[in-house]
Amino acid sequence: MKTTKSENTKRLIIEKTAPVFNTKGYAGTSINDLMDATGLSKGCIYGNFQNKDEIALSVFDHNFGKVTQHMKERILATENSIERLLVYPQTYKNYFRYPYLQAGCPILNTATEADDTHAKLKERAQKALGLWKTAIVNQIKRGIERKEIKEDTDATEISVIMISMIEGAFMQAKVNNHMTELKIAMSFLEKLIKNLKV
Amino acid sequence: MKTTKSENTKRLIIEKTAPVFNTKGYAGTSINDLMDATGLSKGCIYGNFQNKDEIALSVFDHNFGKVTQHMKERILATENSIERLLVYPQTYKNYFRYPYLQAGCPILNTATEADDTHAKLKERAQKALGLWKTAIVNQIKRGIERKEIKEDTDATEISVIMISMIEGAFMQAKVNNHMTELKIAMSFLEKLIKNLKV
Amino acid sequence: MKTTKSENTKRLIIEKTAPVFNTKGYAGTSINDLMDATGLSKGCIYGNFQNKDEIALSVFDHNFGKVTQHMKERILATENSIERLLVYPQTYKNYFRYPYLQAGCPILNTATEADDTHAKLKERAQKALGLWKTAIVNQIKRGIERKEIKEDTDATEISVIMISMIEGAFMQAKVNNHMTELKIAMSFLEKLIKNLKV
Amino acid sequence: MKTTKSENTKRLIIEKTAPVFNTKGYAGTSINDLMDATGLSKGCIYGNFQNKDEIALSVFDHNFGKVTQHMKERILATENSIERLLVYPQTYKNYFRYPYLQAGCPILNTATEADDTHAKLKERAQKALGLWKTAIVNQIKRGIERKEIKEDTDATEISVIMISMIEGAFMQAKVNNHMTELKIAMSFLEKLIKNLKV
DNA sequence: AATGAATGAGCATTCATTCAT
DNA sequence: GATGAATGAATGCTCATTCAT
Repeated sequence: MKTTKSENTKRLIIEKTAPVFNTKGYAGTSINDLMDATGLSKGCIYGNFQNKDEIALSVFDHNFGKVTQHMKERILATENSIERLLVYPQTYKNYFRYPYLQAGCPILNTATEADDTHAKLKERAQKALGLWKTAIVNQIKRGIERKEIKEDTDATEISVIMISMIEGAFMQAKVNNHMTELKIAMSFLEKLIKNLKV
Repeated sequence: MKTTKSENTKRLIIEKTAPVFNTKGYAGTSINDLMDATGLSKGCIYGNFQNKDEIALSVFDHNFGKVTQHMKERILATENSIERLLVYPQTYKNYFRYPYLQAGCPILNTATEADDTHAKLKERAQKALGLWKTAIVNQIKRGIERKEIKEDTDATEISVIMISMIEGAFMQAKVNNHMTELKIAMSFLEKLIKNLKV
Repeated sequence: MKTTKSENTKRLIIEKTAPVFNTKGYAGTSINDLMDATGLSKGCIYGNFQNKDEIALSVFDHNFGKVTQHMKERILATENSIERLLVYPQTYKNYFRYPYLQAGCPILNTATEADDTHAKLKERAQKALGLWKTAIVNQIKRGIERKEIKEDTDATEISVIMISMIEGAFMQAKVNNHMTELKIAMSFLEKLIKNLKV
Repeated sequence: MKTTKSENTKRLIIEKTAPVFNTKGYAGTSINDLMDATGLSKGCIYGNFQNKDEIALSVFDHNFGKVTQHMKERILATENSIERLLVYPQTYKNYFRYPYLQAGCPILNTATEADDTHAKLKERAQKALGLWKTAIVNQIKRGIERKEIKEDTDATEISVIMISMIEGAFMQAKVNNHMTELKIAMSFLEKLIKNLKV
C-alpha cells in the first residue's frame, strides 16, 4: 500500500490547518495562515487543492470523520443500548483527553458561520447533523427492540435533546474557555439516558 | 433630555445594520454593506463610530438589549416563578412572531465566530451569557423562597440545561432552516420546568 | 458645466494609461503598470473603474474616438469626395504630426490580441472596423451621386483595399520601428484614389 | 544522420504547441496549455527548452518555415514571374485548404503582440518581414530581366503593397471571423499583379 | 455633520521555473 | 530523459480606514 508524496502533503495540509480553521473560522482563515501552519508555500498548497474552499471542505470531512470514528469505536466496545447512548456525554465530558476533539465540535464551528457565502460548507454541516440524529434514533429503536430501552421512548425527541444539549454546552465552553457548563450538561444527559432503561 | 442629531444617526446606523450583522456575521459584513443598509456615506458612518469594531459592539449590545427587554416585559406579566421560567421556551418556540428575534440568538451568532480576532466581541458574548445564567439562577432561588419551586432544585444545573437546550436547538434551526428541532427542544424544556413545581 | 473630481480622475486614468495599453497590449498591461502610469493607488483606480476590462474598453473607446474625431474634422474641411477619401492616406502618411495617433491604429493594436479571453474587446474592434468600412463606402457612394467619382467604382472593394493597406502598412511600421513602408503604401493609396476621379 | 530521442521530443513539442501559440498568442499561452497540448509533463518541457521564450521562438521559426516552404514549392512549380507573384494572393485566398496556414500569418500574430516584453520575438518578426520583402523584390527584378514584367515596375513599391494588403486583409479576417475581405483584397492583388505583365 | 475620492495592506489565485527522484 | 511536487513573485481585486471639501 504505497502512499504517494502528494497524498502525504495533502494529509499534512489538512491535519496542520484543521486547528487553524477551527480557531479562526473558515472565513477568518487566510491562505497566509495556511502557509504559516504548514510551513509550505502558496504554490504548493494550490498544487494540492484547487482552492481555499476545497481545503475547508476537506478539513470539515477530516474533523467530522475523526469524531465519528472515535464514537464508533467506543460504541462497539459497549454491551447494551443504554451504554451506547452514554458514550456521547461520557466522551464530551472528558473531551480534553482526546486531542482531536479539543477544537470543539466541527459541526458547531461550521454551522453558525456557514451562510449563503459558504453554501457548500453549510450543506456539509446539515448533512452531518442529519447523520448524527439518525444514528441516535436508530440506536434507540434498536434498544427498544432488544428490550433495553423503555418501549414508550420518543426516539426523535431524545435525539434532539441530546444534540441540542451537546451543541449548546459546547458553545458555552467555547465562549467561556472553561468546561464547567459542559460537565453539568453532560451529567444531566447521563441521568436522562439512564432513565430510559427498562 | 435633548437628543442631538448625532445621537439619532448613531441609533439609525445601529438599527439598520443590526439585521445585516445577524445574517452575514460580524466578519462577513463589510462597510459597503453598512452603507447599503443605512443609505449613508462611508464618511458619515466613520464620523459616528471609530471603526467597524465599535459598530459591531454597539449592534451586539442593541440586539442583546432587545431580547433582554422583551423577556423582562413578558416575565413581569407572569404570576409565579414557574411561569417566569416558562417564558423562555414559550418565546423561542414561537420566535417567528417577534421580528427582532428572527435573526436568531445574538449570543450564538457572536459566540462561535468571535475569536482571537474579535476578542472584544467574545468578551461581550461571555458577559451576556453570564448575565443570562445569573438571571435564571436568581429566578429559581426566588421561586424556592416563595415555595413555588421544589426546594431541592439545583438552580445552576437548571440554568445550564435551559441555556444549552436553547442555544443548541437554535443552532440546528439555523443550519437546517427549519424549526422542527427548536420546537421539540422547547417542548421538552417546558415539561422539565413544569416538573420543578412544588 | 461643472466637472466632478471623479470625472477628472477617470479621464486622467484613461489618458495616462492609453499609451501603456497601446505599447504593452491589453493583456500585457498589469494594474501595477496603471498605477505607475497614473501615479494613483490601486484603490483609487478600482474606485473609478469596476475592473481592468472596463479600463481597457474605455481606453479603446477613447483612442478610437480621438482618431475618428480627427478624421471627421479634416473630412469636413474638404471640398469634394476625392479629397475626402484622400484624408486617410494623407493623415497616416504624416501621422507623427499628431501625437495621439503615434501609438498606432487602436483597432490594429486590439485586433490581433483580442481573443476568446477578450471577447468584449474583440467585439469593440469588430464594430469599429465595420463603422470605418461603412463610412468609406458611404463617402464613395456620395461621390458617385455627385459625379465626383467614376460611376463604375466598386465601393466595397475600395473600402477593403484602403483599410487593408492602412492596417497592413501600420503593422510593418510597428514591427520595423520606421515609416518607410507606411509612406510607400499611403502614396500608392493616394494614386489609387485619385484614379477614381471622373 | 541519427535523430536522438531528445530531438524528436523537441519537434513534438514545437508541432503540438504551434497551434496553441497561434490561437492564444504568445503571452496568452501558459505552460499548462503546453502540457495539455503535448501530453508531456512540466519537467519534460523544461528539460527540452530553457524557458517559455525559447519555445515561443522555436514555434515562430517553425511556423514561418512552414509557410516559406509552402510558398517556395508552389513558386518552383510556376512557369513565369507573374505566376510566381500570383502564388501569394492565390494561396491566401484559399488558405483554408492548407491546415498549417489556418491559424493566420505567423508574422501578424507575432508582430502586434511582440513588444519590449518580447524583444526577441519582435526581432524575429522583423527579420521575417525583411526576408519576405526581399524575396518579392528579387522575384520582380528577375521578372524584369526576363522581360516578363514591365521594365518601369517599382519593385519595392509592389512588395510593400503586396505585404500590406495581405497582412491588413488577414487582420480583418481574424477580427471578423470571416474571409470576405481577405478574398476581395486578394482578388485586387491578382489584378494588380497581372497588370505588371509586359 | 456629511460626503466620497483616495489609500495601501491584504486577499485568493496563477504562473514560469526549479529540482529531487 | 522524464516526472511532478514545490517555489515565490506577480496578478486582479477588496476592504477598512483617512481626509480634504
